[in-house]
Amino acid sequence: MLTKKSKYGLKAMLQLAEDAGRGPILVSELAERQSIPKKFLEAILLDLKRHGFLQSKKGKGGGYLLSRPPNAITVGQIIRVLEGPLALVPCASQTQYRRCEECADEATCGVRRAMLEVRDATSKILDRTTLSSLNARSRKGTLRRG
Amino acid sequence: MLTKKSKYGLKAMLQLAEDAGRGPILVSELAERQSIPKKFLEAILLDLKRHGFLQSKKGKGGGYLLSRPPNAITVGQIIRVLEGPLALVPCASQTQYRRCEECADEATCGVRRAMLEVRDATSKILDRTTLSSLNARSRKGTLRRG
DNA sequence: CCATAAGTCTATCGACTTGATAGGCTAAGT
DNA sequence: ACTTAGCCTATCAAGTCGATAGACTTATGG
Repeated sequence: MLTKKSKYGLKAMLQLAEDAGRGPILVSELAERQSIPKKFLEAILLDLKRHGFLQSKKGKGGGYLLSRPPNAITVGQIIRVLEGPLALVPCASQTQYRRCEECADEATCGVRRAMLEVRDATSKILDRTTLSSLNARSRKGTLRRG
Repeated sequence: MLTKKSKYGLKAMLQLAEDAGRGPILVSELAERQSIPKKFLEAILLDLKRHGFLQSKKGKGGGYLLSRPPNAITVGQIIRVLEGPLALVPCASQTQYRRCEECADEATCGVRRAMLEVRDATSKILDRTTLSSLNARSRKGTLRRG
């Protein structure tokens, strides 16, 4: 399961993608619109900023905005920052490989094999899904609202 | 990431599958062969027993054995017991659906859409991977050892 | 140049989970 | 009855999660 940190972060990023091009968005506005505790969201956005996904502006008229176009930011990238590797075991991670201490022989480890497959399938999806593609699909889903 | 509980449980189950048909296996033997703390493993096996995956025998000559053939037990089943739902968000779980409190409109939630895809891909793999299929593939991988 | 707006940093909090250990209880064989 | 080995309860330190509080810094604008 994802932590709330990742979920909140994703929601905020989707909102920022929606509002892209309209100048900085206030943390408090994001927090209110997405029902996220403001202080918690601050920390999350800072984290995303440090990893180069966001820019911020201080003072009046300040706030956050994406530092890249919404179609150049994937869900996989965001989750890796906020949650850690996508893989279910360290020895199956592409981005942060680590050996499992208790594993005698990695080459024949059945658990690892299965988890490599899962990791491939997961990243294939999440690294192809961008903020804009998600938002586009959400708008289609809104039909019943007119 | 999987917890050690799940990893230990999977390893023990794979070992039990390997030794299937040879009578009960001691917890202490499993623990030693797989480098798992014995007391911790006891709790895990007990859990798997309560969920119907294992049988146990007390007293001398006792131990654990699979209660179903190794090709009728999937990795997905084991992980769901020891780790919880495969889905990354509760609203994307097949087996334990729960609404996300902070989500205003599930039908248009972009996060949910992406996570539904991931869950489908994951369970497609893990629910088709049985203990025996994993063990079979591991044996092939042992070539370099003669 | 001072007041205010808004992001940034540090710290702390309780609750829960993780991983592990200890000790006694109970059932089953010989 | 004695021993073996699974079963149960309790406890533990360490870490994580989610959230909050307060002080600090930087920019705008009057």
